[in-house]
Amino acid sequence: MQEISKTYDPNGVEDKWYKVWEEKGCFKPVARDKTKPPYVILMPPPNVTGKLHMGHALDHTVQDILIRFKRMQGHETLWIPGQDHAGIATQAKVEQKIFAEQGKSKHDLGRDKFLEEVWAWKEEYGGHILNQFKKLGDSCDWDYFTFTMDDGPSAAVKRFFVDLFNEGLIYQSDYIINWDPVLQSAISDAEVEHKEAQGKFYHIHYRVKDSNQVLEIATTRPETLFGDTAVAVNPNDDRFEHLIGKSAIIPLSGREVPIIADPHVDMEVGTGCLKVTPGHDFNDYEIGKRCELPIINILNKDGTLNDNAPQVEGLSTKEARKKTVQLLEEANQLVKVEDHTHQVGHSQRSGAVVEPMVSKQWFINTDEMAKRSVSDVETEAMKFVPKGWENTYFSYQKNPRPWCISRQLWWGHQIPVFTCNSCDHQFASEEETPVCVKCNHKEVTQDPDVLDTWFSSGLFPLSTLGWPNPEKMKEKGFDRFYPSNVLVTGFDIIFFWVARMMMMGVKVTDKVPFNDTYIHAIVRDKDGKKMSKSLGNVIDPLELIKETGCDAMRFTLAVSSGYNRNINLDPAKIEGYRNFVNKIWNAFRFISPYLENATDEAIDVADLHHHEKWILSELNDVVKSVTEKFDDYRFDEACSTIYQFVYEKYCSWFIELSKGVLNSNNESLKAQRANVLRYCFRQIVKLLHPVTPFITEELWQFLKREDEDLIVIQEYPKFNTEHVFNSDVQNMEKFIEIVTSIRNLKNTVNISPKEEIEVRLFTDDEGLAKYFYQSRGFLKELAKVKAGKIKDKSIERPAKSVMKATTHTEIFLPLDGVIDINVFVEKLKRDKEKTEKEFQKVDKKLKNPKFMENAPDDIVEKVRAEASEFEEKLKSIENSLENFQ
RNA sequence: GGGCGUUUAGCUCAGCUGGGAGAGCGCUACCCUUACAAGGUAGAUGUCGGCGGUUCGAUCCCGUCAACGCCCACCA
Repeated sequence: MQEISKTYDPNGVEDKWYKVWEEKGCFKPVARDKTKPPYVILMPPPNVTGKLHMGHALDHTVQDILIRFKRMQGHETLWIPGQDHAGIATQAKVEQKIFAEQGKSKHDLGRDKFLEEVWAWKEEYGGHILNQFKKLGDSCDWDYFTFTMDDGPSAAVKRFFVDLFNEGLIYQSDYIINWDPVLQSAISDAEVEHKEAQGKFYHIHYRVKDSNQVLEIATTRPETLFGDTAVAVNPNDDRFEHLIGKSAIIPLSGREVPIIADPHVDMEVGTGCLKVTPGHDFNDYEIGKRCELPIINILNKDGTLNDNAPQVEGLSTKEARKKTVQLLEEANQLVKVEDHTHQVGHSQRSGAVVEPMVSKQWFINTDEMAKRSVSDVETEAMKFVPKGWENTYFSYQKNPRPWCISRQLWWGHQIPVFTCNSCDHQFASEEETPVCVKCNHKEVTQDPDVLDTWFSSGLFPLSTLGWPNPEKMKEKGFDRFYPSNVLVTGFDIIFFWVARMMMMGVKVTDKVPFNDTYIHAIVRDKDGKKMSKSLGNVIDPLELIKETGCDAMRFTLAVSSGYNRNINLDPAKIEGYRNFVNKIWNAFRFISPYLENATDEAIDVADLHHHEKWILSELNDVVKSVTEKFDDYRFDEACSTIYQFVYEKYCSWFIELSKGVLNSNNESLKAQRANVLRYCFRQIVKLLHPVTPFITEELWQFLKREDEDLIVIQEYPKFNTEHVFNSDVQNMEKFIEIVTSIRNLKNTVNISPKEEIEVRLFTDDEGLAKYFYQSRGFLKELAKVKAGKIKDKSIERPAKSVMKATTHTEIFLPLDGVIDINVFVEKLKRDKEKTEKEFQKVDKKLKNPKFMENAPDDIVEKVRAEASEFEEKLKSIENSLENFQ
């Protein structure tokens, strides 16, 4: 056997195994256990502009754990990777590039040429993030890889659009939308971020026509007065009642507008008078609709003022605001200016201040789909984990608004709506160059706009499996793999993506697209701050992998993932788990020389040593628990269960206890011990594989039998009913307690741990006495004692000795050679005090008749047992103290 | 303004249906003991945010207050 290095070096190992797995087709859907249903996950497709960050690392670790776990359990598993064209983000990036390199705008190039550039860019850079995913160990089936602009998804987009268009659920309408003046496109409500801004409240005088009266109106956007088409007051406001029905004159423009009453107006806010600008304010638009007010658009597409605002035409809104205020002041119609903080909508994509604008756009009426998407969650056809997140989902889906799906961009799925050049008929078609369905005219013009990116990603669960092409669906196994089992993602796209997939998936198939949605935490820095370039606190997963290995990173992320919302990632923590990975490596280094002849995994339960029974029993519990925890998405508990077992049970006790056996001359005992060590280690490595795939595959090569293949496709450990040994576990717990107590005693009185001293055990439990007697050799070895004398409690106790009392047992170290008695006496006194307190606490319960009356029997019994234990312990301590008086 | 979440050891967090407070890291002491110093052994540390209630019994349930965080809605 080759030399094994002292520390585990992940470099080289990781890439090597990933390549082997991929080449051998380990990630392909294969059912090794035909009785089990397939297990499918759809990967949230990263943006084509994306770069791997810790969020991906977490998201993918979770998905890969589930996929590897289910694969090992024998399920036919499929993890589908994909990529999103990310309309706005990508277009912006390429626009910047072309401008930097060629000094040209997209308009200079024209639509076709520009799109060629985008495709070229996608080919060059689009794959970067996917290669980075391989570094994470993602065991997805790359043959299923789908890009949202591929032919498949494009066909899905067209089919869905045309069907809904023909049902009348997709319609074109003038409506007030959020306009991004930088991107010069509509954006959806959800793409608007509200940020607090320092603004001003401008109080302006509006004259009332044919009267000396003026109305004082407060606004934060005085430049919009050019778009005013009414002044509104509350119908119950006595102050202005007499003015309703009259006209007001807009300052600067001189236009006359009606003074109307509308309940939206809050009498308490501002002056109680509202200027109504239906073209550029969401609420005003609603008022405008109710009162049939005209709409005046005062903005150009780039956000500058148009000729409806002649005095400020061509200026940006910011400049126009300044100029308007100046003009009002000159006209003596500006009353006062106040400071005012308010929320201003910004475009999530460009950062520009969003301008509400009325514009002709395409919408989907989602009312019915949203209702169904709510009931599907209420009936748990789709379950959120943790459950609390369904509130976020409901908050959107219970108040659906029309989804604006058109974007004034070039990069994306062009809207499949055509207008006949001859008869003006408008129709939707899946064909690229349809003829007019009404008059058969060959020349038709396609709507130039493209669809919202989420339109195609919302269809991804369908399109990645071939829908709507029947042949492709068969080829990709649509019937077997739809719906998928779980969607793993962050909370930020519950509405953007989860809700859309739910609506679209159910609309097409009448089935939810996935059964669970596991919402994982957000990765932050160790102080809980968001990782950002400007704060300089970003941890780059690729660098982290290079420094500490992928397995350590994955373990850290997994052990931090349960039902929590945040993960505060501390480098010290990662280092700790790196050490754990190394610990496993070294455990193997120790056992490996003994394994050469331990080729057989069969273990005859009847012949087992009690230590072997103990470790097998503990391992069995771990297997059971870990399996359950993975199924519950409790990666934190699953991982720490394995961690505790490997560290505390297997390494600290079982390996330590085995050293003597392995160095002895008893060949049959040695062989059996090697078998058990090997068996357990094989189980450990399998248990860990979903979390730490690389090191486990590397170690597996030394552990596998000749007829066994890679660990990726080995069977996951299962609970073994033959490996339940409760009494051996209880005895071992006692043994550990005694050894620890002896070490503790030595430590307390400053006896070197190495120094072998005499020890006497007293117990009133016959079974324990027997067990200790059998274990005296191990006691000697692990506690470093000379002789272990075991006696009945009733007889002879050493007069002068240090003592520690545990349940049913007293341990004495005779005093000869002991250095510091006072320290020990102090400790005894502290023990006494503590034990007294504990005793009083339970004793009080027992003396409380109400407790005795109301508490369930098993609790009372437990408390009674505790009380007698404390009492016994107390007596021992007091006895011992007396010896020193 | 509406909603949600958090508050437990120095730090980061676990604690399932109420029944004697836990882990990791850090810290202290002693150890280079032949798998591992990325190690070993032992140890210390908590009015479980405040107040009130329900209960025989509350970290857990209810009410209330406080601090922090997030989301949504209002650009008058």
